[in-house]
Amino acid sequence: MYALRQLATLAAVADHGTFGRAAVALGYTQSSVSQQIAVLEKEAGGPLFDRPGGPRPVRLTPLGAVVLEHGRELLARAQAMTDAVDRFRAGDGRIDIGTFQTATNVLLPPLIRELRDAHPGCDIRLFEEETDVPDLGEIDLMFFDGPGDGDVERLKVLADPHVLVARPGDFAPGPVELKELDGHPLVAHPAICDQARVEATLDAAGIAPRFVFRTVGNEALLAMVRAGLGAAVMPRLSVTDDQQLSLHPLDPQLPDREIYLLWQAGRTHSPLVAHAIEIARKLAAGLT
Amino acid sequence: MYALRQLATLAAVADHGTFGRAAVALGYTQSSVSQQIAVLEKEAGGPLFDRPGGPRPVRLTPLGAVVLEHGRELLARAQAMTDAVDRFRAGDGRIDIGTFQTATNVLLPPLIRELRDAHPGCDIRLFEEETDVPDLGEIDLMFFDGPGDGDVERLKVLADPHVLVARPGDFAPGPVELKELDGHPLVAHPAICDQARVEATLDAAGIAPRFVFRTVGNEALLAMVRAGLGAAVMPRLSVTDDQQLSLHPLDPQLPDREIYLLWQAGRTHSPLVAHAIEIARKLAAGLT
DNA sequence: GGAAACCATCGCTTTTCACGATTATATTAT
DNA sequence: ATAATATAATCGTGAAAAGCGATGGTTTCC
Repeated sequence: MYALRQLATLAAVADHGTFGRAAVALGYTQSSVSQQIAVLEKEAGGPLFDRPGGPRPVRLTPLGAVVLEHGRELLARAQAMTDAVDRFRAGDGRIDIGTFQTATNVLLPPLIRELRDAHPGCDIRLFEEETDVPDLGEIDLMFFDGPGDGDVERLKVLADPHVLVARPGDFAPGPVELKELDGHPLVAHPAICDQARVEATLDAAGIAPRFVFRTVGNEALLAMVRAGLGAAVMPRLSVTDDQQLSLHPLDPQLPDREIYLLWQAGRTHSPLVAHAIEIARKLAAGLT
Repeated sequence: MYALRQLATLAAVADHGTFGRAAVALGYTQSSVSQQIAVLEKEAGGPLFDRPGGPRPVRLTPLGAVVLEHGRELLARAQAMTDAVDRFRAGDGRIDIGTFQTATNVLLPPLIRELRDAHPGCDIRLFEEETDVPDLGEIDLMFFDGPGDGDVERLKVLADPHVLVARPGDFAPGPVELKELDGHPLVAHPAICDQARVEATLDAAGIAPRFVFRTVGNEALLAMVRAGLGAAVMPRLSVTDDQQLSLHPLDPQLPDREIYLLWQAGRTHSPLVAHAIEIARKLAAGLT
């Protein structure tokens, strides 16, 4: 197996013309250069330089030219490698973030903004999936509306209170008691993630609303409310305010929808990911 | 400077999942693999693998992925290099040959034929130059109509006798005495190379033909002879025979035009060049 | 013929490499 | 809980390689 150090010496000899000058350029002694070339020649199976003797410069043999050509290529790749490592350590590189609607709209913009400012060369990829089980397999960070489970570290980023969304006039202004929802027509998300927890809480309180429509889109739900299909219990940040809608706190309050940032425990992060977590931590502090 | 051996170990660990299995695959011990990875990690400035501990496989860190990606590239290039060296030693590669008209027509075809048969992958480049001074700077072998000079090794390939070319009837059939050419109109090559030697010989014998036309092309000269412009003294192999031409030996004979194969002395040859010289040697033996 | 500019080689020291044995750690089975 | 198991890290030792300085041998130039 060729050694890069020896190939660098070969290139230096080819550049400088003599073993001695190459040695000076590289900080070796002439004898070391002589031995390094000897090793290469043994490995290549023939002389790489013709040594005319006397004060004349050595000259590449055809075999030497072959080895040198490939050697330079190798050295360039090696340099590219150290450059890539340096860039990586400086924070460039890639970060993959899993996210979902509310996180995308509320949390990601300031996070990505700050991350890009600090690392202009970085490559941020977003993966938006509606899922009940967080999958951190190939993803660095993931926003999730729950603490997740398994071998995961977490950061609670946001606690989003649930509100009742209705048409103005359907309820008296101000808080609405939970039990008023018993039998009331509601539109809602499919019963996964946060919605599943909401319904479990209502169920535990013996309250059974009448779910008249389910869909995944926030805007679609709000449109249904405006159309009078029913009210909706939604996290505050999922609601884009509107004069055709009135928002009511619930009494008693439902548990907040908690948004966490999750990452696989025990995994070494790139500087980019580490920085993203720091930013998220700062962001979370500002939001609570 | 990264070492290829360690990068190969890195790749093996990534492939096999654990240090121990990589060690088995490469014929190292586990501790050696551990140390090699440690060296790489020191060089890269951070861990390349997460070690979950226990019987679980190690896992590349993002930094490790960067190093591995470039490392594999390097290893592939190194393999390409050893392959190239092997091909070279097997006789592939390039050979540059300097030549000229007669050599191209007479000597090169069998030479190249045999060379290509032996080394189908080789790259033969011809450089056709009319020159008085052989320049072997960047050329492996050179045909030249003289022994050359300087730091050169040579092989006499061919001795080509000079003949007088005239229109039938201009001279009596059979040998022509040199002195008959004194004052006779001749067409000839420019007075370089072999032609210079021919004229020097005539001059030494006190014979001064009348040169009525000079040009470099053999066919052009013969056409002039046919047209009755004059006779020509040419090497036999430069003449393509013809019923409109009659060839006469000269009396006394002029020194043969000698064609040599030249190469720079003390230069290590590629197997291809060495083989070409061998073939030429055999060829020369068959031609004399 | 001597000086100068080369490369090769030798003996020695330092560094690196590899190994085996041991230790530490985390999972899995009991 | 405890033992068994599978893993990586570490330590000490011996071997190999690398590097250095000195020396010797060539060739060219003056």
